[in-house]
Amino acid sequence: MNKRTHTCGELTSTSINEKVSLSGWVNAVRFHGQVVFVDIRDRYGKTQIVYNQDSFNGDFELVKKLSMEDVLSVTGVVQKRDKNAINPNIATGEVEVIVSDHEILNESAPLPFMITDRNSAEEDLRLKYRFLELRTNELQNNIKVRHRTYQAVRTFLSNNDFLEVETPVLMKSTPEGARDYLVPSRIHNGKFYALPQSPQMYKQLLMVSGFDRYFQIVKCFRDEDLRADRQPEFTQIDIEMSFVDENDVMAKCEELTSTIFKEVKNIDLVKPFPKMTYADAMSKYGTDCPDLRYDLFLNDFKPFSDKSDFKAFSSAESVMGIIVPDGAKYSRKEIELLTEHVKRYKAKGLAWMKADEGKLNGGISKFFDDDLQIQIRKKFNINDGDILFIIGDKNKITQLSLGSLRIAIARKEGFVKSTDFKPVWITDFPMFEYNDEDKRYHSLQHPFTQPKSNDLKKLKESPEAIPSKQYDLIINGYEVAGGSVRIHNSEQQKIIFDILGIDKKEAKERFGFFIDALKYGTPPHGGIAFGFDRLVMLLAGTSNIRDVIAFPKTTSAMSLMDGAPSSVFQDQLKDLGIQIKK
RNA sequence: GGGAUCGUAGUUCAGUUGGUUAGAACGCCGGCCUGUCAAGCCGGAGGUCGCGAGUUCGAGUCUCGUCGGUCCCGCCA
Repeated sequence: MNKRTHTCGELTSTSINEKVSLSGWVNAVRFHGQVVFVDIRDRYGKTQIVYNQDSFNGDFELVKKLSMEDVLSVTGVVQKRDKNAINPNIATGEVEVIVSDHEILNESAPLPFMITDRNSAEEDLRLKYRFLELRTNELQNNIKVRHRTYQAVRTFLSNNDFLEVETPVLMKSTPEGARDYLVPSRIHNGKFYALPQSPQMYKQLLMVSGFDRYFQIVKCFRDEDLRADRQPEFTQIDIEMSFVDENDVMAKCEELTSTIFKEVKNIDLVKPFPKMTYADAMSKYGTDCPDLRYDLFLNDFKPFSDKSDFKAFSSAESVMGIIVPDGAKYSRKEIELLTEHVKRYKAKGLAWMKADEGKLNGGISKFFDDDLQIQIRKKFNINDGDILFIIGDKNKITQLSLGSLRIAIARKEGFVKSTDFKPVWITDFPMFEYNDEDKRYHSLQHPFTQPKSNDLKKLKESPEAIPSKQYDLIINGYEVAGGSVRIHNSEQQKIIFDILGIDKKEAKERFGFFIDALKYGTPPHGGIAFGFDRLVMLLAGTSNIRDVIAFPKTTSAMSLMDGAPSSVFQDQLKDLGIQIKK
């Protein structure tokens, strides 16, 4: 094999007449009898190489057998292309290499799909041959973006005195929160490790140990169902800081996020990032992950529906509406589709009225008299040609369904510019949320989050009313990071477990070592975790998390390439003391 | 756990109210061709219609089940 002198993206007219060697994959072959053009590709680019029967020293008959994705090593002389033969689409398009000698390092079997076109096969096939799909331009670029993001993160944090520390992957199961992936112990039959949902307790313990500023780019595991932006194993940028309050952490993370966007995409994010309370996000956007790229808001419609003759809304806990500019053009069928959309969120229906000639027409407009219509139009600044969508239900359903409708309409109307990035901090989350199913309170983030109030009595009496020191970073509607100031007092920590309905014995068994550690001089501390894959998704301009992970899993958590998960040998199970129930 | 949707040559797809031998393009194989860059022209091979039942004289087409992909709800401290 001739060692390459250049990569396939490197040669320009400055190398003319030089003898060079290139190695790479056959990206395309064009046969013309006595002359054969081959595009040879590696991760740096493509170069046209030319086999001419007169100047090629090898067996020309074998050249005719070249096919897609064969691996070649070629040696030849760089030649300037004729003016009319220049290819402006590739960086090396002004030159070509006239091959004198070559070696076929490896022939490729016929391909299951075309490397030049990622859309030439369905996703299941591409996942089975992921190693081939990773050769496509798009995925090569995404992996490079991911790499640059790692480097930007490590450089920034290291320059800011953060220490990178690894934490265990085999840890104790703490069944608060997501379902754990469990690993059976061979040495202790019947006992299990859990894979970390996040290194939460470890990083807090590192603060107790005095490391002051910690970070880790770390794999986390949650055995829950998947989504387009969710994988069962995913990567976090895990961060923790001592002697800080919420604003310190948020400020540092703004710097980090801005640095990443600048380094990776050369985009300047507007600083400081705006802040919004959880309550405002829910009432204005119907979600705690608002996409700020378009102005389409939820409005309180209850005062108007109460004055109308439309009885379906009179008993609704909340009635809200959104106004879509130029939405009056929507056909019955389009409205029907949007109705289907909101029904997924348990909304009973989607009421509407169209604005025309100073009035409101169609839908439920007949229940609103002229005077009321004028008030509505004035209050919400409705113009002719707009449509008003209204939902009345329990507050949570109204917000959730209209919040989702907002997104659906923005997509439909193309309100979103893909080059726009709008970060926002969401703050003042409630500490707890009551769960009707298991009749107890759940932490909105995790049970180590500090309440904003020190009023323990109030905390016990009305847990829902107390906000926490949690903060989430949302960019374009994606939750990119979430964190909080932690409890650093073991007594307060016990009270929180108590409110969560974890009894003392159970708390001691599950979290005893941790509560104990808080007694030995714990500095006030707080931190955050970035969803690294989602961040890279945004940077790479895709809405599919599989596009930024080298070897992802399907929505049923399988790896189609290697066939995981799979059965294991009886002996392996025996070692672990495990019997499979049929 | 639930809903929607998809599964037909190697690949992407078409396939009418259930009816003769399941088609096209790209790819693959063979041939021609000295300036292409989505090369072109000629010829050829290639099918368990995801799998399994059922209805029917007859199923790619209808029904049920099952496996797999995608998107969503629940879930994701």
